[in-house]
This record gives sequence, C-alpha cells and structure tokens, in this order.
Amino acid sequence: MRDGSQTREKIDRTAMRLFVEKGIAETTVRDIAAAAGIAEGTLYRHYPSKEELAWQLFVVNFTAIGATLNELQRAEKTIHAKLDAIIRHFCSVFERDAVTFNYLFLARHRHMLRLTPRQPNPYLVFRSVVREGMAHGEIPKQDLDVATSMVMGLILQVIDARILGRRIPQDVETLADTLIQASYRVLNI
Amino acid sequence: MRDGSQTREKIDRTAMRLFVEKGIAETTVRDIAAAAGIAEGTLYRHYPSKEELAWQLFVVNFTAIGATLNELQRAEKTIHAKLDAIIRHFCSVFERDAVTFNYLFLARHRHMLRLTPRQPNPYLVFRSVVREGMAHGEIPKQDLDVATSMVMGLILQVIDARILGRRIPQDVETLADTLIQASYRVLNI
DNA sequence: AATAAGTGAGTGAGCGTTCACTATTGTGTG
DNA sequence: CACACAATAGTGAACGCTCACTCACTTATT
Repeated sequence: MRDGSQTREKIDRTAMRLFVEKGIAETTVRDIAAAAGIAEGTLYRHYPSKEELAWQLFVVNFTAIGATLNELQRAEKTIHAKLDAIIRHFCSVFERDAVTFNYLFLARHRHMLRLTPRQPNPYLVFRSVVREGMAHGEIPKQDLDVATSMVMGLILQVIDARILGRRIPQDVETLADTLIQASYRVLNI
Repeated sequence: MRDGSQTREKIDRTAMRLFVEKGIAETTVRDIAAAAGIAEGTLYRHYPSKEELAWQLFVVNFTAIGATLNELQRAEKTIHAKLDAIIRHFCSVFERDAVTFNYLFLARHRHMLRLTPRQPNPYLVFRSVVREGMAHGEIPKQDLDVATSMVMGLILQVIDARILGRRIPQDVETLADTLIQASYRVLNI
C-alpha cells in the first residue's frame, strides 16, 4: 500500500499557514488543496472534515507543547527555575515555529472548551507551577487563577504584539529574560 | 418618515451577541434577523453588508472606549493615578457590558489593522501613559511596547479567563485593585 | 491481486445579497 | 381638517454563487 504520511504533513503545514493568514472560516478546502498541490478529495483521505482538520491541528500541537512544558517544569526544583524554563521554552517555540504558535493562539477560543483536563495543557502547567509555589511558600498566597492568568497574559500579549507588527525587539533571549523577570514581579517573588 | 433607530439598535445588540456566541463567520444573516425579530432585508437598510456590520460594531465601540480612557487619563496627574483610572474603567466596562467587551476581544485580530492611528484606541492610551511615565522618570526606562503589552496582557488575560469560565473571583473591585497593583509591579514602580 | 492513496468533476445545501412590494410617518396644500 | 405626496423602514421569496463533501475511477505499493 502507498504511504500518505508526506501528503498528510503537507496538508497540515499548508492548512495551518492558511488558517493563520486568512482565518479558518475564510480558508476553503480548495485553497488548502491548491496550495498543498493535491486534489480536494485527497484531504478527505486524511481527515473526515475541515472542522476535524482544524481541531486536530489544535489539539495535537497544543497538547504537545503542554507535555513538553510539563517535563521541563518537573526537571527543575525551585519555582524560579521552573518558571524560567517554561517561559524560555514558550519563547523558543514561538521563534522556531511561529505559524503553529499563531494558530494555537487564534484557534484557542474555538477549541479550548473541547479539551479535557486530562490532556496536557500549557495553561494548566503554568497553573500547577504557581500552585506548587504557593504551597511551598515560595510565592505569596493569592488567587491561583488570577495569578496564573496574569503571568500567561503578560507573555502572550507581548508575543501577540509582535504578531500584529508592533515594534517589539527581535532579540528572543532578551525578551524571554524580560518576561521572566516581569513574571516574578507580578507573582511578588 | 419612519424612525429605524430602535431596529438598528436591536440589530446591533443581537448581532454582537451572536457573533460572540458562535463566531462571526458561523453567524448567518438569517440567524441575526430571526433572533432580532426582523426580516433579512431590513438588515440591509442599515448596513450594506454583514462584513460592514461587523466592522462598525468593532470600530464604534473600540474607539468609544479609547476616547473615554483618554479623557480619564488626562484628568489625572500622576502615572499611578492615570493607570488606576484606566484599569478601573476597563474592568467596569467589562462588568457593565460583557458582550461588547467580548466582541472587541474576539474581533480585534480581524479588524485591528484597519484602524488608523488617528482613531482613539485603548492600546495607544495605555502606551502614551507608559511613555509619559518614562519621560517623567516615574517609570524606569524600558522598552515601551513590551512594557505596554505586558500590562495590557495581564489585564486582558484575567478577563479572558473569566470569559472562558475559569474560577476567577467575582468581586470586580478586588479584581481591579489586584490588576492595578500587578501593573505597578510589572512596570517596576 | 489486494489495499490504500490520490483524483477532480459533480452535487446540493446554505449562504449573502437583491428587489419589487407594502407599511408607516412627517410635510406641504387647499 | 382632509388628503396627497414623498421619503424612508420593513418584508421575504428568489437568486446566483460558493462551499464542503462525495464517489467512481486511476495510480502506486506490497
């Protein structure tokens, strides 16, 4: 039998790029097929529907980042080191694969509610790090979800600003350091 | 002649609610007309297209908030007071009209680039407050857009978390105070 | 020969938009 | 006051088009 894995990857990368460029609803199956150099029917050999394609692109990449963040977090001992590691990874994912990051960012409202708490989830990783920090007394007691949201927000919004083309310095290292320091200050540690 | 202003308001409120509930592309003109209790053609007496309706809903509300924020900011003298005032207003807008806030939040990527710098813009108000603070030495020198984005991000993400149904405390006053204090810390003031 | 991948014209459901018509209300005329 | 009219609001069936999806067929691989 034939091996369709290359075609599938082509579909994935092309669809994600077009979804980011034009929006999911505004991207047609014809667009994807044409840009990927395949027939429309071929897409349906790999995904039962356009909606399922969009969902799979979200859940696979979202949980992959969540899983990696969780491993990174577990490898460190202090809250400072954990936060440092996961924020740095966050920035490097954005740099290495901006399209994926963009896609997860734009599709999250659409798909977030369909995620089960079992599936690895970047937000939940941040949340568990903050909770652990408060349990161990490294982070002053405060509302857990508010604190986590503030940290995630200051990171995401800076990345979003870059996506939207505001003048954000290009140096990722500096950016990560700035975000880490800001996170410490927000959490009051 | 007849007065269509009530109908127009009904269209605006209904469309915004449905856009937030289902997404803009997923909401049909038929949906809007049915929910608003009008005929489909009536919508086209008030807006030339569905896209223009979505744009108007964005730009009118977005610039209105921007203008209000700017007045509030100008009425205060210190950076602390300015930030306090605009963040507090931000929270109260969300409380008073969550649908509008939600809509601006979800539609911003779609419409942001079409805004001219002339039009009042919440982001630019925050930005000018931060810039002024740095010019007067009240805020330590740092990258302007990064700093502004971090402040906006920590605020927006907390509100977003509430929208997504996370367990964020209901008390708006406390929330605003927390966000204001966190903003001070992020900016290092 | 069996199995799965790839094809693309065809399909029909659903979409935004139109338009000929009706309803309502303010204004000028005698 | 009555009446005509102009102007705008409101209607909803109809239209043309686009879209996601299908399927009978071909191609490649084991």
